[in-house]
Amino acid sequence: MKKLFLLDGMALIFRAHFALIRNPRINSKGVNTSAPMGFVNSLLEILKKQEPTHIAVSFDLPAPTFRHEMYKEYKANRQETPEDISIAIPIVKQIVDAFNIPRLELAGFEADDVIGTIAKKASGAGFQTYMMTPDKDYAQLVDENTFLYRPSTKGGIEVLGPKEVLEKFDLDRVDQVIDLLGLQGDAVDNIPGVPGVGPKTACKLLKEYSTVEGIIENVDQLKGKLKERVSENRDQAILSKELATIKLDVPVAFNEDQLLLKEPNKEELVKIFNDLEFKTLLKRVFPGEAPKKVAPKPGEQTSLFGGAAPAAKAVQEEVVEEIEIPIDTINSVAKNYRLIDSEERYQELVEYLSKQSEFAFDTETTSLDSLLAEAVGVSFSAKKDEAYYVPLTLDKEKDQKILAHFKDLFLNEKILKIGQNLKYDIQVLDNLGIAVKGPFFDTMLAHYLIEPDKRHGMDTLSEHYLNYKPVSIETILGKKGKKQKNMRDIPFTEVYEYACEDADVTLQLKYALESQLKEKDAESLFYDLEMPVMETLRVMEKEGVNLDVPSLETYSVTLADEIVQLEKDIYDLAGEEFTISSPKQLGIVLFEKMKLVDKPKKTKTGQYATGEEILQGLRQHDIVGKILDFRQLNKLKSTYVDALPKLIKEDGRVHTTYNQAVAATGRLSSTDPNLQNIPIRSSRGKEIRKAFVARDEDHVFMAVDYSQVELRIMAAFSNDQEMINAFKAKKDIHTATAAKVFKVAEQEVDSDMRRKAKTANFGIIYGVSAFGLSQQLDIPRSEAKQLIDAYFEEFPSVKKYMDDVINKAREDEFVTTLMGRRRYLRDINSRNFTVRGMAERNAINAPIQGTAADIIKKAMIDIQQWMNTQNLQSKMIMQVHDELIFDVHKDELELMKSKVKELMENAYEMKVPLEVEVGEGTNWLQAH
DNA sequence: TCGCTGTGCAA
DNA sequence: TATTGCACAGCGA
Repeated sequence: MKKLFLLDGMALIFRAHFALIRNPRINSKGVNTSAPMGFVNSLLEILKKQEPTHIAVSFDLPAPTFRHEMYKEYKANRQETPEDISIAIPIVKQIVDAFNIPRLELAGFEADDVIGTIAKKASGAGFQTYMMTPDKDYAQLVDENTFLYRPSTKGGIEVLGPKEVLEKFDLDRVDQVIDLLGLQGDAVDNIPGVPGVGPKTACKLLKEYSTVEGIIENVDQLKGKLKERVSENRDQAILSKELATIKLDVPVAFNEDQLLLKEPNKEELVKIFNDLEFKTLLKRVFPGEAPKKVAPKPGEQTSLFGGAAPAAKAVQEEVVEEIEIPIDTINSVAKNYRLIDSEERYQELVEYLSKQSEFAFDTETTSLDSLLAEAVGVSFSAKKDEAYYVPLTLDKEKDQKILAHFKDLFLNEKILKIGQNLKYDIQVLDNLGIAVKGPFFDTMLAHYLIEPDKRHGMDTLSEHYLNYKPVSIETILGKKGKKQKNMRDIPFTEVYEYACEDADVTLQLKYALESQLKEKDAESLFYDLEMPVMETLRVMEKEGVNLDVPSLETYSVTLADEIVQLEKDIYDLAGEEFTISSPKQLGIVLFEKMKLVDKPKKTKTGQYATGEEILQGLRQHDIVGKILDFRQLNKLKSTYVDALPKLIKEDGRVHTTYNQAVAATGRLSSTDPNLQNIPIRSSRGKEIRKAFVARDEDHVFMAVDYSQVELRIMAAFSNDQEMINAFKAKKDIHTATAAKVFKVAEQEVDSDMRRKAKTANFGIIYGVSAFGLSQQLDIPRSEAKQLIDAYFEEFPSVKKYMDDVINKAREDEFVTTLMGRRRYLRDINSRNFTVRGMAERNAINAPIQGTAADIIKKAMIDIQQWMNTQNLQSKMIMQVHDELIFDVHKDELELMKSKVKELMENAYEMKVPLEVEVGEGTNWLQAH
């Protein structure tokens, strides 16, 4: 006879803890071991007296379940889990693992759902199943092959079959247990039931009407208060019944072999029992095993879990085939997530990981800012469903000691390090003195190449590629806001499963994404461009840039004075005071009160449009000029002059963050602060550039920018000989263009012609229309059309290239850059004119903008590599799309100027030469 | 406090 | 009805 025991882990832990609450077991380290002790005792008793052939333990996961979705108050009155229990849970899990007993865990469901589902399947497969739990709700699951094995409060055991259940609850059928629970409710789970109806009344009603539904149908036959209560709470009764119903179709596979009772891992158990100081227990279970430290056996295993893992894997695969898994559920069975928190375990883990060709890792930290972040722990995974968490202490010295074990591992260039947003984790480890070395695989950046304009968050990727919704960070830290907890305040017992899961998921994502990279021919782009540039960016961010704060402070005062004066003038002219920077209020003042125009333009939300373009057309009114001035000054003051100094870190420098996975074209973006939109055009804006200065008197600012890189790329792509020749002859490209489209000699091109040609050149790159160009140049549409026609006539290859790109995009639904970066344009065949138009412009622009991005990334890698070999004091500190900025030591200036120029110009060879301009100065403005 | 809107800075 | 971004102030839920 096959005999299966299914244990409700969490319920047993709670019971064991509270059974000894007056007399808890505390070991010499001050740890309350009541729960682990009680659990182990129960387990041993079963193993000895009941002799099961199969066994498993199910645990609830912290994730909310479908019941919470049904009823948001579900378990809402639960007090916070006592800390002793939070600590006990991972310990008990370790014990279960050491016994080689599979753990059944499924996010979105509770242990009773998992146990119920397995029990029903086992019943059909000829098992005798015992569900061990103090929870009486399980009574609903009992049948001729399934029993409730219930440790009673008195210390004895109660075994309930169908007969016993009916007797105990005074019911006619077992399934009425659910109706009973639905009627009387459950204070513990905050299930309401019908107020005023207890077990007695419930039984009476069920005897008469069989089910909750039956009672509701016949509510008219009831009398007095009872009638009132039932009819008032009928919805609540139905809901309560639903909540009390244990789900029997959760997506877990029933795999007999996996549940087979196995020999425990004696070594591991001895170690754990020693840790917990279970001396008597140790003697009882392993007589002759003195309480001493046990050294791990070297070699042989490929996994820290020996043979247990393959079984788990088999189950996993079977799950996928057998059951359609809801996207919001986890299909995990018997995950092995372990705490690594002793000297021996560090060594054991390092030894194991050192033998792998790759591993995923993830750091848990106290801040989203990688330069300020302190690590609270590191998780690792080298195999699906297996992960390890190394908690740290936030004491830098101690943590460096702990991590010293892992240093060689992170430096080993034969092992691929996998992570999600690796730049961050590498920096966090760098803060602790560990300079992680490649090769790298960043799952976020891999997906960026696969689907550049989708989102690349780990949760999204997991749901899409693994059909699995990871536990959200909010589950641990709470919702964002003032009350959100910091990682530093969370005990590692609550973090480690989340952390392990992240490493596990990241590893699994790598498996999914690497084949996608291959399929999309993006492997070289990934390994040779994005991964190396990631490291370059990290170093640039860490380096930061020096700001002249006193000059900004002085300027802030100047601006403030001017702003106050402008405010006064504006209020005078308007005849009232209002908030000038509120477009809504400003619109009302200008267009309702002052009636500056008859038919003011409105925005899509019905407000008056007061943007720069609109106001420029109304400059004849005195107030408008003042408002434009006010806007400019306010903008500069709030966005730059006052904001930049606030972002200075302890080292006196500002450190931007480059985001490598935001711009769909392949460009970088920059935040906190955005260093890619520092003003330069207006004279007031130039003052801000002046505040970006070299690090000290021994250094100078050097700015090197590609000249007309996007136009050169278009010339090369279209193979337009006229344009290529113009570039080869080092002509001013806009003047050359003007000469052609206006059909005059180059010497006769005036500034207006050049301006129009320049705008046309930019427009071409963006996929311009006659309308757009007419707007941009403020000329009639007809003239804009003529300009475009002339352009295409003079540069027929450009026209042909644009048509070809769009046609190719219609076939492929994607476009490609020089280095193989794709952008998908699934709207390119849309019947919607507007939507399709957008896709067509992207088809023109993305390869050009993206190729420029590819080229400068390549240049950055080459430059960084060269600078490393030269051991230079100079640093590359910023990138602004087509420009690189360096803090150059004066001794190295000539070398840097010539070599950087050379490396940038030769980053990639095209039919058109690349040219760069080099500038130097004490500040960024001068360097141009 | 969050998210949206309008605005404006850069390549 | 021109490409790609980020950040600000105001404002309402």
